[in-house]
Amino acid sequence: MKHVTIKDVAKKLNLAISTVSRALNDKYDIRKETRELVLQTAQEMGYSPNPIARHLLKQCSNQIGVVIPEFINAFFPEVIIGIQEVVQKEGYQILIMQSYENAENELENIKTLESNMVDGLIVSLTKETKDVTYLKKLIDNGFPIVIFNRTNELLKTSTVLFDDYKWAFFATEHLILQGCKNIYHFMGTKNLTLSLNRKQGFLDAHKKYKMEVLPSQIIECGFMIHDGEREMEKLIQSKDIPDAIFAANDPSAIGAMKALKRNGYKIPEDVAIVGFTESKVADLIDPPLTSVAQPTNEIGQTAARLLLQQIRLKEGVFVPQTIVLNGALNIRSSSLKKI
Amino acid sequence: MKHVTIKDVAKKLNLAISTVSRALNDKYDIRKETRELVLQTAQEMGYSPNPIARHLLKQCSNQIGVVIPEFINAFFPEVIIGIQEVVQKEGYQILIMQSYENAENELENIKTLESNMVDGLIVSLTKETKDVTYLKKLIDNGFPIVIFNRTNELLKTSTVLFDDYKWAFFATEHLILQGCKNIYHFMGTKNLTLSLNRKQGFLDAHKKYKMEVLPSQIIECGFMIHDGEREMEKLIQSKDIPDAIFAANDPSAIGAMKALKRNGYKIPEDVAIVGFTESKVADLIDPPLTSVAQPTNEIGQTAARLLLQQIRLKEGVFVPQTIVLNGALNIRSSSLKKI
DNA sequence: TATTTTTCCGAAAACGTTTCCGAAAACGTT
DNA sequence: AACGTTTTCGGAAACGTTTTCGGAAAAATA
Repeated sequence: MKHVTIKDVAKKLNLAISTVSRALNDKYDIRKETRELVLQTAQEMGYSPNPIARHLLKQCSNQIGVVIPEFINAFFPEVIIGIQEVVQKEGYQILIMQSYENAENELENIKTLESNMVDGLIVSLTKETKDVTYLKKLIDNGFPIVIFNRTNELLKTSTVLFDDYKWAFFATEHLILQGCKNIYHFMGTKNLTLSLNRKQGFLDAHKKYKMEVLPSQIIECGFMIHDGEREMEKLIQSKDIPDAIFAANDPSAIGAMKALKRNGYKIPEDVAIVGFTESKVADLIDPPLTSVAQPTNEIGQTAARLLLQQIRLKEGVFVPQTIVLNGALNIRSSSLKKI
Repeated sequence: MKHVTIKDVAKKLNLAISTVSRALNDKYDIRKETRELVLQTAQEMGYSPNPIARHLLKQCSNQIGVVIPEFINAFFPEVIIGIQEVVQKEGYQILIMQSYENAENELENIKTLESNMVDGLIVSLTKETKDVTYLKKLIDNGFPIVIFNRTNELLKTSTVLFDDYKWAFFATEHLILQGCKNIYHFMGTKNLTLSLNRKQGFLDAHKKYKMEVLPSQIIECGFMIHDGEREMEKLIQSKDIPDAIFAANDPSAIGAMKALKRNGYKIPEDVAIVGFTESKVADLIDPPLTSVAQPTNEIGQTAARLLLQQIRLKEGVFVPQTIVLNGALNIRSSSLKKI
């Protein structure tokens, strides 16, 4: 199990360590024959370089850290696939840490990864994160960080976003055009920009059609199935039934559907439903869920590319970029009032 | 951004590096007052130890590698959550690599992680993996490795398994007791032990009820939605419609359901369906899918515990353990012929 | 032949730790 | 006072690389 080191190879060939290193790294200053010799014996002895030693010397780790709030909904795993596709090709590895939607864990994770000398971070904030001073400090110090989807206005760094406003607008408009008069919005937690944007889209769509929105139509909800289920159950108990729901994401929409079906309401006849952040499930459930599709894979790839770009330019001037990706509204039967 | 090192602290206090190190590590050989002093100034200067340097010296990285075939179905992410819950508490981090169900990638990933000095590996094999000599060599050399679910008989190391045979038997028996006479099995790829075990359960359940199984009743299928969809579509085209299907996992069952519904067949009236490896979706789709639930989180936790145990005992005698976890058959309407 | 240039290689430093070894000082015992 | 023991600290090696520097030998030039 003992690892063969460059030293072992050198000793075997009666060469200096530096010579072996040069041979392996294909540097100048080396005679062709010795290089061949070294390469061959290294191969035979099963030598493989020790990345840790190299990291120590180069002061970087060829690893990038990914900090995400959770791993349960399909969204983040899909983004990670995208990240990995880009990053792995370039010889980087990713360290993934979950924050479990908890701001303390998040801070802890970021610090751990930083002290582990990751070359950069890709982060999506917890729904509870309010204090971003540490992240801000890192960014101000020039540490490469890319944030996707869940961000905070204070963080001036490269960001990959989705046009939440636009697609929330379209989704709401779709419900209005279906003839819905009393649409409720299950919104995400308030301190995420995306929640505010989606709400604004909801509001502005109503404004376009001169429809008033009462405060009671907007319900702060979480992002999990049980959150949507809980809020819908509350509405049902208080006999306060809308004719449509625009949920901030698919799991909460699905939760609402579960509660409605359990209580004998028909979808979409009694209540039409539209979700957000298309998940694989949307197409499979009963009835199939109309939802805004986010390009999860592309989000990951873009974030990864931005990060690598930033890591590589090193001492140059860094200009934070914000890339807004496009989506689609997949209309299915959960929102089609008239067939 | 420059990291504060132990050297900086030493210089500031006019102490030797070794003294500072001792203070920080709370070793003997140090006077109380100097220790306090060092600790305080280190804190003030924002010192944090450099893990990379420590890894180089200690010849281990406090990281464990996780190699999984894919990330798309919910199963593996859920297992990873379990792994992380255990591992993170003990100060370890995980490096996750996907093999994309490709044996070459898998080997590459394992080598990368190994040369990266991970302290151990948690692996679930690709469905294509046939040659396990490299893994075997690692295991024989005493490198800590735990395998879960997808294994290979040649690998003598700690393993976390699910009793595939037993639950496939129960699942099939359930269909037989529903009165199904012509049950097809969408089995997983042949070189995975779990596929063979599930098939055997299927066969033995038939044997118990003195029912014959024709070779045509067993169809080799993949693990993804589109695999099940494709195979079912083939059956429909050739008018070869069973009265029930026992699929090797949920996604392939769901694929079969999609194809059946598209072609106007009723579930469970025309074809009853049972899946395997309960996913969140099972409860949400139409009709809700009867499925064998695997304790994904527990699988991950157990694997992690076994690995940490093996890592820690170091030079002691290592006895590979195989832990078989229990599951449950969640019966839902997709398999209930008579209501 | 003498001088310069080029080619090739070894020595050593560096990255940031930990730890072994030994030295100095403090202390206690005869 | 002489000696042994303990406490406290500094020096240096080690982990495995890469890279700079310098020097010897070979080759090219004068």
